[in-house]
Amino acid sequence: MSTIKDVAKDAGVSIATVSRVINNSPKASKKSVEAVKKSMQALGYRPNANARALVSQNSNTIGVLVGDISDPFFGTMIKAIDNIARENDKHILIGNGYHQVENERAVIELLINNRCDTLIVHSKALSDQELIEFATEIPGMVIINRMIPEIASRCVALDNFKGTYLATEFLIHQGHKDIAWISSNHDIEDSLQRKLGYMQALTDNNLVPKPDYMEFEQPDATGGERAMSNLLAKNINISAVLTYNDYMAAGTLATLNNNEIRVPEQISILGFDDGMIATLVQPKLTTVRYPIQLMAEQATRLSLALVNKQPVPAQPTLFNPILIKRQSVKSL
Amino acid sequence: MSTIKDVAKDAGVSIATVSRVINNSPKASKKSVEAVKKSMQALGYRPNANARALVSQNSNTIGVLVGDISDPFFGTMIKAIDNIARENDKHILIGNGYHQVENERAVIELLINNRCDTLIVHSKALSDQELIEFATEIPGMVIINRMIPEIASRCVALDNFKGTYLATEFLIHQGHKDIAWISSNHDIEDSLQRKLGYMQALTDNNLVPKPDYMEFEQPDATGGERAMSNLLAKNINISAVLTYNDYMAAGTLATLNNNEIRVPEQISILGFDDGMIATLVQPKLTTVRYPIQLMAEQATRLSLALVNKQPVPAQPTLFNPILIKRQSVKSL
DNA sequence: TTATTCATTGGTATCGTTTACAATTGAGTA
DNA sequence: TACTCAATTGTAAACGATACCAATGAATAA
Repeated sequence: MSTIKDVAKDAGVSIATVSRVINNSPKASKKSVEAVKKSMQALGYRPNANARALVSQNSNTIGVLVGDISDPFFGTMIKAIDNIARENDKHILIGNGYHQVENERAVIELLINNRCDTLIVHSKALSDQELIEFATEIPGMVIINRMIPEIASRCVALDNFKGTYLATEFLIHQGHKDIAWISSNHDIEDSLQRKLGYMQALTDNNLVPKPDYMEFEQPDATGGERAMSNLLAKNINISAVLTYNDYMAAGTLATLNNNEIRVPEQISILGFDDGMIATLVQPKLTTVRYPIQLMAEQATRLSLALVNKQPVPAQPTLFNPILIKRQSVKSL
Repeated sequence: MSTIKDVAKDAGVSIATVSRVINNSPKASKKSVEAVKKSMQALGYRPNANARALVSQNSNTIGVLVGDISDPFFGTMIKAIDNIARENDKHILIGNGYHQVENERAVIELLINNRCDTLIVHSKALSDQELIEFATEIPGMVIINRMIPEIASRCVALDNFKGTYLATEFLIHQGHKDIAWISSNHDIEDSLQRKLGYMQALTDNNLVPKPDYMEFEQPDATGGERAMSNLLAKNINISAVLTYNDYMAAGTLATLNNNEIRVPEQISILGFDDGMIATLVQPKLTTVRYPIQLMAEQATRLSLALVNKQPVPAQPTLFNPILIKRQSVKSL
C-alpha cells in the first residue's frame, strides 16, 4: 500500500505538501493540489489512520462497551451513539462485555489502548471502585445505565426504582391486588432496584409483597415463558404480571396463550423498556419506557463535552421512566 | 499517559527490554520481567495500539460493514463475527451503510484507512464493479449476503430465490392458490430474487402471478401493517400471505388481528429470516430460515484464511434456506 | 535599485512502538 | 589466562503521518 512518500515522489513535491493537500490546508497552491490529487488517485493512496492517530494523539474514535451487541436494546443504544459520533466526524469502536467482569475489563482496556478519548461504558459486572478508577484515568469516560455516587456527574442512568413503582401503582389503580413480578436472575443493580420499586409500591398501598408471586429467570422470552409456567403451576390467584422487560413479557404472553388464558381479559401484563417488540406482539404491550436512545445521545454529548473541556452539568442525569399505555392491561 | 520510555526509565532497563516483556518474548530475564511489570503497574502503562499497528503493519482489527446496527438481523451477524474474531485475538470495527452508496463507500474506506486487513462487507447499494475493485485492493475482503460472479469465491450468500420458491411451493402443497406477496420497497437484489422465486413457484404450479396480489412497503412491521391493509382494501380473495421478512409478517399479523381475521384459520402467513421475533409473536411464525449466524462465521473464517494465505475453497458459498414450520400456516 | 512582504514549499523532529543487529555479560571450557 | 558461547541487553532504524521553522522566490513598496 502506497504512502505519503510515494505520493510525494510521484507528484514531484515534498511530503509536507502532500500532507497539506490531504488536510485541505489553505497553504498549498492550486497547482500542487492538482498534482497531488492526481497522484493519490493513480496510486490508490489510503491515509494510514494509525499513523495519523499516533502523531496527532487523537484517534477520532469513540469507544463503546455494551452488554451484548445482538440485543436490540444495545443496538438502539449504539445507533444513537453512532449518530452523534458522525455529527462530530468520529466513528465508534465497540466491545461486548456479556455482563462478565473479565470481558468488561478487557474491553475497556482495549478501548483505552486504542486511544479512544471518549468512552461510553455500559458495565454491570465491574465494581464501583474499578469503574471509578477507570473514570479517573480517562476524563472522557461516561457511564451509561448505572449511577455511581462518587462520579455522579459522569453517569447517565434511568431511575429503575421509579419505573416499577409507577407501573405497580398503575396496576393497583386499575384495581389489581394480586400482582406477580417476573424478573431477571442476573444479579445486577437494575433487577434489585426494579424489585424494590415493585415492593415499595405494594407496601405503600397496603398490599403485602409475597415471595410466591416472584419468579426469577433469564431475562429473555424463554425465561418469561418459564417464569409464567412456574407461576401457573403454583396455582395462585394472579390478575396481573409485571415483568422485568418486554422479552419476558412476550414469553409470559406465549405461556398464557398456550394455556388459553386471555390477555388482558383474564390476566394483565406490563412490560419494561418499550423496545421494538412491545408493539410487535398481540396485544401490544403496555410498558415502561426506557428512553435509551435519548440517554445514549446525552451520554455521548456529555463525553464529548468532557473531552473538549466544555462546561458540563454538575448534576447527574437521572432519566425518568414513563408509562406507555397500550393493550395488555385491563382495569378490574 | 505514560509510554514505553517512561516504563524503561522507571524499571532501569532499555525500551527494547520493555517491549520484550510486553510481548512475552522468551529473551528477557526473570529479573527484568519482574521489574518491568512492576513499573508498568505503577505507571498505569497502556500500550498504544496505534503505534503498534503502525510499526507491525497489522491492526488486529476485522472491519465490518452492515446495513443498520440496530436491526437484530445485523446484531446476530456482528455477534457471530465478533466471536470468531475473539478466537483469533482480534476485535472488530463496525460501520453502518444504511443501504446508501455514499455511506457504504465511506465506511469501507474508513475500514481500509484503519488498516483492517480482514473485511466483512454487507453492501447492497454499491455497484458490483466498485465492490470488485475494493475486493481486488483488499485480498482479505469478503462479501456477505450478495453473490458477485466475478469474485464468487469471496462471496458468502443465501439463495434468496430458492427461499421464496420453497415457501411458495409449500403453501401450494398445503392447498393454497391465492397467495399474496408482501415485500420490501428497497430496490435491492434480495427483493428481486425473492419475488422471482415466488413467481416462478406459482408459474411452475400453473398459477398466475398477479400484480394485485403484491405489495411493496418499508421492510419493517409498520410496512407490513400498511401492506396488509392495502391488500384488505382491494377486497381480493387471499388465503395466504408470503412476506419479505419476519417484521413484515408481524405487521401483517397485527393488521389481521385488528380486523378480527384469524391466523392461520382464515389466512396463513409465512415469514422470512427466522429471526428472534418469529417465535415472539402469536401464533409463532412458520418462516424461511436465513442462517445468518452460520454465514457470518463462515465469511469471517474465509476472510481470515485469505489474509493468512491459507487454502480456501474455490467454490462460492451459497447457503441453503430451509423452511421452519410453526403455527402460522394452515392447510386447506 | 533595494528592501519588505507574502504565499509556497521543503527539511526534519516527533509520535510510541517493534525488531534487526550489535554489544555486553558471565559462566564454562581448554 | 584466554576463549567460546549462550543468554541478555541496548542502540537505532523503521512504520506513516503532522507541524514547526526556515528557505525560496515573486510581487510590491520605497
